[in-house]
Amino acid sequence: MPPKSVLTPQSVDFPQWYQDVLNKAELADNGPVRGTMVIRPYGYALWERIQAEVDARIKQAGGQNVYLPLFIPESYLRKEAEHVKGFSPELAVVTHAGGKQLEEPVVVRPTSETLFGEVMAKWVQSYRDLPLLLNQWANVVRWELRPRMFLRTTEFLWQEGHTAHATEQDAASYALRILHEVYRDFFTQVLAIPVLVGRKTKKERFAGATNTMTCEGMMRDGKALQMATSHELGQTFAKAFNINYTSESGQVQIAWTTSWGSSTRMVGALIMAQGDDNGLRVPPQLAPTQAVVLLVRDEQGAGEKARAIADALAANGVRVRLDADVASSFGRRATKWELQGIPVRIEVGPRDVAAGTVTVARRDTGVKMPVSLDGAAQAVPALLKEIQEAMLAQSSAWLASHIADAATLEEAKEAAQTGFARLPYAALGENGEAELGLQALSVRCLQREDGSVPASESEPGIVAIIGRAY
RNA sequence: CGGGGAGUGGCGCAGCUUGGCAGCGCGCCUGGUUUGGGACCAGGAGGCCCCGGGUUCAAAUCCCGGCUCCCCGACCA
Repeated sequence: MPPKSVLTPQSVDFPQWYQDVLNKAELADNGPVRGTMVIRPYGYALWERIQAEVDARIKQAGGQNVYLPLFIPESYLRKEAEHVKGFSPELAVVTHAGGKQLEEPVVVRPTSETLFGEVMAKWVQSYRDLPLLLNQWANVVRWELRPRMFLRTTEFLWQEGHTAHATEQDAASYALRILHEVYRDFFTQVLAIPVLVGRKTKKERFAGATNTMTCEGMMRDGKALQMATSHELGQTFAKAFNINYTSESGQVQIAWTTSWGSSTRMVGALIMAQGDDNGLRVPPQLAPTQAVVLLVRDEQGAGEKARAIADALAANGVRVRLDADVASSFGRRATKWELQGIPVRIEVGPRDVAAGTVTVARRDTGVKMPVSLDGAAQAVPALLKEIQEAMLAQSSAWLASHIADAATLEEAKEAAQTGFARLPYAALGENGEAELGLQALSVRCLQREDGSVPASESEPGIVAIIGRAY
């Protein structure tokens, strides 16, 4: 471990620690326009890995990718009253183009329900066209009053899924399936971040939805982060855009739609849920580089050995990188890879060569150990698997130790200062949510006793998860 | 939009009170010595001091106006 930290320790100033990581791990810079962000190569590499994993799961669930335009006629947004009401304050509107004022202003998409509504109405004619399962990877713009890099930026990258179904039941079960099989699975299996799945209260619901479901993760400062959402849109958009189909019996029916999304915010979640005082910790399943072979000094054939190990690792399917830049000092390079959270570091120097070993360092625990030179390439895949499991186990234990049961609103407020409080929903009371708001607390989601997603807000015996949120 | 802070080499800052050669640390470039946890020595490059106006022999510094960014509160993935 370094003698002194390069970063502000988390315990001293968590937001500053976050800023330090962004800079030192070379993830992102501020853009010239307030709230915008320049994603640097390493930050983008993380995003590309996230995209690949999420995209594969969407395809597995039957989704097909499309691309719809950035610009939306302003009139489209007005077609759904709740929707436009919810988004109006943060719209970027183009009023001038081509050197003159536009007849009808055009909004830069804040989300694409309306455009998908228009398109689906065209594409859906018969019950045979349903379900229609679409997704797009795109940028969207929401004029944020208070931006934070990766967590809340004016422009961000995301995927938004939009589907149309013949029945309410089919729409509901698909929205739930996405929540579980795409999002929760990705968060736990790849990011090694356990999440609470649940239903949003009416107050926290997406503008225009009949039901919003969420994956809530806990960051290392005890605050909640909504990491993905899945919405049932009922027939509100279908009615507004005439997404109709002819049923098997020949009657014209209105479709039921859903939408669901996850964004570059997930990079922020990775940083804040897995990072430590030495920087980022990237789980092996996600890591663009899973192992770095670090040549200490090119003496006694260490350079050749290092290359041979890197080649052998690549042949074993490990995403590996060789750092033979001996013009830079060892400490500088070791610190760099540690800041970037590369899961495994294999140090090869003359001392190792003489002993017939290499030094293998785990980023998650910081433990270093000698491994025989010949066995190193074989041992790494198993080690990566072990690290992945250890990281999930660690974050799960941490989450569990930061959730407390509360019987009253007062108890919940107390418990939510350091983590999440579980309060019987019935004990929240009429003005409970408003009261929580005064202390910057909110109901993150509603769950059943067993942690599953309730079918409705009025289901008996459900609990409210209360916490501070980003 | 309310409250607070700041704009000076790439980054972080000092200088401003009391006007007088534009500085420091880090980074960068060259050469050398180094290298097992952010190495050292020597040399070097790099500036519209946020913008506009004013005062003055002289403005980074004083005055007036504007812009931008950051932090804290109300809305949000």
